[in-house]
Amino acid sequence: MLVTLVEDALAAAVAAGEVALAELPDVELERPRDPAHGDWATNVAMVAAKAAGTSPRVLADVIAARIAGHPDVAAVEVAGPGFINMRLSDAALQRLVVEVRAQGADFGRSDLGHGRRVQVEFVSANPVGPMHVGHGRWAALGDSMARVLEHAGWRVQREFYVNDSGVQMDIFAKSVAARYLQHCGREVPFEDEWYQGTYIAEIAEEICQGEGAVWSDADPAEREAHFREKAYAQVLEHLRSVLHGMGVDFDVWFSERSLHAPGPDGRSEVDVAMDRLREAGYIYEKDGATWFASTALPEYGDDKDRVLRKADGDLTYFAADIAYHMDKFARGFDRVINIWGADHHGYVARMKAACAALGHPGQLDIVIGQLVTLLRNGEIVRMSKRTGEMVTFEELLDEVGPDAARYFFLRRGTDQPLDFDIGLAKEQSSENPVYYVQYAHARICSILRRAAGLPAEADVADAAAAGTFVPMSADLSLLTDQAELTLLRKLAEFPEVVEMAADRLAPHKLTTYAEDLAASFHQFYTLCRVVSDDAAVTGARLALVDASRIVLAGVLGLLGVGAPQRM
RNA sequence: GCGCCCUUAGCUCAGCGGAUAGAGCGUCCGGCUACGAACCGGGAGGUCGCAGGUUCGAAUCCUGCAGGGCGCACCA
Repeated sequence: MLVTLVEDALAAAVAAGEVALAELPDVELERPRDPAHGDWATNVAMVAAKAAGTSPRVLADVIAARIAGHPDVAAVEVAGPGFINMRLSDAALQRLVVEVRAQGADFGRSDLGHGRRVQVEFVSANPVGPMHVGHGRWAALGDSMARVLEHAGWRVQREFYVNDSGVQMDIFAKSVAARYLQHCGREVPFEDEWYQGTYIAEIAEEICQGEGAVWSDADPAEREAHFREKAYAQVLEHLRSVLHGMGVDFDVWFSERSLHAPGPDGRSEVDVAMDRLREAGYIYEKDGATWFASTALPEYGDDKDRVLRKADGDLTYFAADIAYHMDKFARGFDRVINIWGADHHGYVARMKAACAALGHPGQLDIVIGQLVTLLRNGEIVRMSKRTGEMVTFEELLDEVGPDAARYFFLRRGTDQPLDFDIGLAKEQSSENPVYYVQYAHARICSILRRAAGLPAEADVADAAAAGTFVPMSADLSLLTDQAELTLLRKLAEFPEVVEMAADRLAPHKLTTYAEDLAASFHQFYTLCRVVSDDAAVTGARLALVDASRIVLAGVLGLLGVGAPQRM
């Protein structure tokens, strides 16, 4: 609204002949870092001064003169090299309380996505063992990203790609079968390259308990096949339950095998995908292998062509991946987002090139998350699924809890490597920023409970939704204290923060905001007595407190972190 | 050797074209006879890795260099 206000002012000045401009520039507003510079500032005058044949300051004065006097604007001033600084009127800020409380959990929603469909694929850990700590980061990131995109008007699907075919499944099966035989008292060798983790033996033991030793004399191939499926199902269920335990649930668990399975016409999706690429002219044969001409799409930057079918006739993982992405787009998504660890960044170029070759240029976004280094008391914990020396994500969740884990993972940008010190996370759990934010929410609920005379175990959110306390009719013009206005300004930022987080696929913007908002609330609380003898002021402040509760719960919800009403 | 990412306070990190660069932790000094002190206020602490360039203006964009992480298979 302020944007159009500035645009109109400039247009009016041009129409009145005060400014000579053939073309009106785009007006952009920004929030000055220094609050002394107002709530909003625009640099149009500096941008357009040259074209207008005047100085930035003069142009700024002309525009400012036409903005002054608008009811939502309390002050306009020209500053520095030609910034136009605007301060919102108290009335404009106070209105926000009504808006937030009327919209409730919908406050901050936008239509950025226009209802388009987006798929977010993340975690996709191999179903041959427990997740490592990095998977926890992708889980938190992907789920929060999905929540943010939903809030920004996208229709989102969460997907987990299950790599349930290929060599690692064979090794997995052999490993479990061998442990099973050992458990049954047989002397069998255990190869170095098999999975060494103790969980393998645990799975074997569990199968033994369920089915006894009947498989110990079975045909080795049959035994392996049986154990592969049995153990695979168990691991997959385990992954699902650990993820569910941190509030991450997938809509689709997509099996890689389905890509290789022949369809009604006898052809698999991989076959079909390769046909599509061949028809489009991106496939050739060389040295007995089948290649994808990745370098024929130089705009994606892959430096060499890629083998899809090896000389020995086997398909590469990349071939399955292409079929997988073809399948995604066939399911009607306008946009597909993959979250990959930095150790896979070398695949980005070829995957994007392949999607373009399939006829979906620019519809694939790949978010590369830098890796998590796990430390224990300052010492690096090496993680290897093969040797089994690892701290699993599940163990981490048990130690620090889902809220702190999620918050910690989301607190920094995805292109920032993350050091996670288990000892520190445990020790500092009471000073973890997540508690700072949650405490603000609990404190709010406590105030509201007390003001409304609700029992300690009452659900404040439900009571507020039912409208049984904190009437909407408060006289908000009484909110004039600096701390109150600062808190109002912070509440007003929420929709912008959501949009930016969605636009940049950067949920960590929300943690920064959540801490700012909590700080503004705590300051307000310290300086302004909420429940007092003055009924009118009490009413206005309770309304502000309730609006703060809604927004705080909103950010925490987008982060997937709980908003406790008491701690 | 090539490619991607990173380098901001003692530590961990925000800021990603704007005006005096911020937060948390740590450190020093203060604040509960009222709604939750898991809180609040204040101090100390920075040539934004280095060098050029682009422009009204650069921590932010471009180039080069240095340091660190991760990749560079007819592996999965």
